[in-house]
Amino acid sequence: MASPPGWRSGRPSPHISALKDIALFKGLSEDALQEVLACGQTERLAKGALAFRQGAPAETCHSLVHGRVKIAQTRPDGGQFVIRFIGSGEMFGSVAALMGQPFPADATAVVDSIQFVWPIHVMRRLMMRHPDIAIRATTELGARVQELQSRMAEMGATRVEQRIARGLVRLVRQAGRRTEVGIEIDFPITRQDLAEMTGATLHTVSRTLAAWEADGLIDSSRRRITVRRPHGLVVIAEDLPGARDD
Amino acid sequence: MASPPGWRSGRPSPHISALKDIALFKGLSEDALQEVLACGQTERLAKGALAFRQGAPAETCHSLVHGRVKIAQTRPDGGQFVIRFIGSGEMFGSVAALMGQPFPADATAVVDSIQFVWPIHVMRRLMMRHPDIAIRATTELGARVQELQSRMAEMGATRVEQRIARGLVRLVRQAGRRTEVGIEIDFPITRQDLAEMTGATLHTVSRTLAAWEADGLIDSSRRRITVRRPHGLVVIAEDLPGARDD
DNA sequence: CGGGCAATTGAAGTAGATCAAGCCCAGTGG
DNA sequence: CCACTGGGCTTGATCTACTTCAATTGCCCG
Repeated sequence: MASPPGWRSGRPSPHISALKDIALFKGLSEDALQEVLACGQTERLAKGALAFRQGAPAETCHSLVHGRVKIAQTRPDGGQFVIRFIGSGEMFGSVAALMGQPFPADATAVVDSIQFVWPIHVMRRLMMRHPDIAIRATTELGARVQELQSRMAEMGATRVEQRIARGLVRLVRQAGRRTEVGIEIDFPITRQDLAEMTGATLHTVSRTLAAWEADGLIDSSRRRITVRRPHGLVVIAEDLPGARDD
Repeated sequence: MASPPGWRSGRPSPHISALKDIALFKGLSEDALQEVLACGQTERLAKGALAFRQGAPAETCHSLVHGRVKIAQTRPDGGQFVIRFIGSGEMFGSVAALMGQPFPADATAVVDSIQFVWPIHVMRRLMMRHPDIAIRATTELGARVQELQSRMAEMGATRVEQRIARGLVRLVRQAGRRTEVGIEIDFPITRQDLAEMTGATLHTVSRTLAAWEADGLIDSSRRRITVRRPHGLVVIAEDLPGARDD
């Protein structure tokens, strides 16, 4: 079961600094970091490439060094559901790996990306030796649980326009980039994606965005969304009483 | 910050065996169990009583010794959302406590219950000393994350009848009790509860259950549901092609 | 420059919410 | 013991937000 370096194709790791951005490894000793680094690989992910596929056995932990990755589940009825988008420094695929279960979703690069990949057993060994990593992991996972719970509560009850607004607000927080006119989602996203995040149809999303654009709330073009008045979006998302101008 | 035994009103703990049913403590030494036991309290929860209230600071971990507890969130718009039902041996409130955040939901006993409560710092100390507890915790949380993710994927896309079916199936697995005619949910549950689990209205749930009852799929009366043909329910839940008779 | 993916937009259909009564049954207390 | 009360449940009628179906347009990349 020993996995020597080179267990997977790809160039050796560039530098330890990439690992330091991962929350889970904050405050870890140089030695331990070196251990992860030595067992893992940096890999290029061309736009559209899959880091892993739904249903495949999960034997690896992944962390995004650069780029953007979409985690999406295919439902039995064939529909897709976008679980989340991964930004740099975030880990993905680790829950399944830790649980010894197959990946529950596809991970697709939406832009050219770079990921760092290492075998799960290194993670396990590390946790056994350094309790604070395991504890940090519980914190990370706890945050995920809470986020999912509140997201689920939303899903159940709110009307579609609100769900889309919330989805967009979440994207702005996670991947917003300041521009002259407002805040732009810093990666290409289709209306289809937005629909699959919120459980709406492509058509409804298109109409909704069009309406918001007419109101001057957002700018959008093919695969590009810029929020001009974030607060106005929040007003819709939270169903606040306020009038629809900032 | 030290919390001596007796930090909370209630009788002292009855026996160590109650703790052994908790997954998190499986395989823990007698000493460690004794430590938790010494710092905690067993408490009665009369039907309708709250174990904790949404928004209150979470300084305690809870585990249900006996009974049934409903975890429900009140949304800003006033609506309620039922996150889950707790059965005996399950922990609740621990994620918030571990994260140092307020409880995200109310915990209400739906029948007369007994809970075991202990301060969060004991949990923290235990994790620091026994990495395998922390690791077990990551496994528990990982399972929660996966369950929530798939539940969320459902919420987004399926039609209401399917969501209700899935909710019921989940309840059957978790709280089903064999009877002559089928499997009964072993605690009183209202249509309102079911509606708040699935994001439907009371009315739709009522109509749906009535239809299922007419089909001989279930029996129901006030606060009581018995599933006669679980498989038929699964067929609806998964939208399988099969005809609607077992 | 043309093929295909992304987006728009109209029209029609429908699942489920909402509104509105009324009923049934389990306690409660006189 | 019986009337009363109120929570849980049912059931009909209407309304509408969203989906579905069906074209059509426009943009970008090869």
